[in-house]
Amino acid sequence: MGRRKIEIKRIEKKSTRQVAFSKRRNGLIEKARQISILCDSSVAVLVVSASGKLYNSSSGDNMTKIINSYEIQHADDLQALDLAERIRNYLPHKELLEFVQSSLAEPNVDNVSVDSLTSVEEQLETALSATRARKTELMMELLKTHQEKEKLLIEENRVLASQMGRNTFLVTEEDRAMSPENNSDNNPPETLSLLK
Amino acid sequence: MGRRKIEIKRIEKKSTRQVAFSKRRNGLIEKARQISILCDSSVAVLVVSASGKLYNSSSGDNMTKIINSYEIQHADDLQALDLAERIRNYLPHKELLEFVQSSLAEPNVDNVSVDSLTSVEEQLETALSATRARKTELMMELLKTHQEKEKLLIEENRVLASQMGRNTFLVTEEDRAMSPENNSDNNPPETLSLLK
DNA sequence: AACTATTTATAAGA
DNA sequence: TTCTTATAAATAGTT
Repeated sequence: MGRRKIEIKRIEKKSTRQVAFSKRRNGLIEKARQISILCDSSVAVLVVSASGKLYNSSSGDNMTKIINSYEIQHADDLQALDLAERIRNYLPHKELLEFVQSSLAEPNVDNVSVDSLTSVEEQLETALSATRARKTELMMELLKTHQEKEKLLIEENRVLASQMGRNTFLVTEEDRAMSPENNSDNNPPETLSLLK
Repeated sequence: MGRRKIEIKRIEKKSTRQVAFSKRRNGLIEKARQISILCDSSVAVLVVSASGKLYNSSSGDNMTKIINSYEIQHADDLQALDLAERIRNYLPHKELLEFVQSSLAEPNVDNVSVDSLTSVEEQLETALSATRARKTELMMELLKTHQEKEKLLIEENRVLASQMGRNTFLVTEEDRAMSPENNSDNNPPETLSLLK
């Protein structure tokens, strides 16, 4: 829908690609808004640029709810990530499981209620596990992000400190004599030591 | 873009609305595919119909990764919103719990196995909750530590930067002329900007 | 950021 | 649903 037809393949020229990205991103989000209004539905659009910048929109309902819908429908995928092992590691109560099994093995137990309860119990466990696994995953990622931020900050500090050292070296003896007073009201050495 | 122009508001006639939903949903997903290829990016589209059915597509990367990008960028929101509530929203299995309760309430169910199963189920749940709670506690603590460290580092950076500014002010004009080159190999501005 | 020649999406109808 | 087609809307290339 432009001056000429284009093939659907990576646009090589960077400036052209960026313009197309911006135009089409807006177009996509507008289309999402329209369908959500016209058809009484909820739509989420997430776009991650090549450089990692995230653009998102949600219409009809908030992003969290829409993403939750997705995660609910895909709870099985979360389990697939070797849930069995996680449960094994996680459960400190192997005895409980054994007790469940022996209870179920009891010969005189033979009615629908027990069967359905068993199935419910399994489902409950699965649901709990999936939720737990997902939560852990999120928190781990959060931690990772914080750790990376920290690394950057520490490196940044190092750089600033070394630059300060270099600059101090260039000032006169009088200036150097004054510097302790300058430091007194915002003591970086103490802060640094806290970070060990 | 049809035989006539339509207003962007809920389509009242159900059949028309459904046809539009289907067509526009396909259109939206196709647009998402195109932008991801053309502009070398990742796009996720989630559509939830009024009746709760979910349609989704991801291009350029898998859904989980794209959703993770979103959740990482909104990590702070997640924390603030009391994780507990998120989990409550997430759990699609409230019905299961209800089913358990109604099953148990059934009058003609009256044998030891069911009772013991009930007790086991409760114990399982309790054990899971306790472990989960403890784990969450630990991770929250870890996060808090990281956040505090970060705060200190940021303050530290601020102090160092302002001191550098002051010291730079004391050096000669020639030194000042050199400083851009000094920065070039360890660019703090970029690092700082990452921290927003 | 605009403009506009074209292409593409789609509303209505079958 | 699916196809057809007239028309609206999106957008590629240009300024």
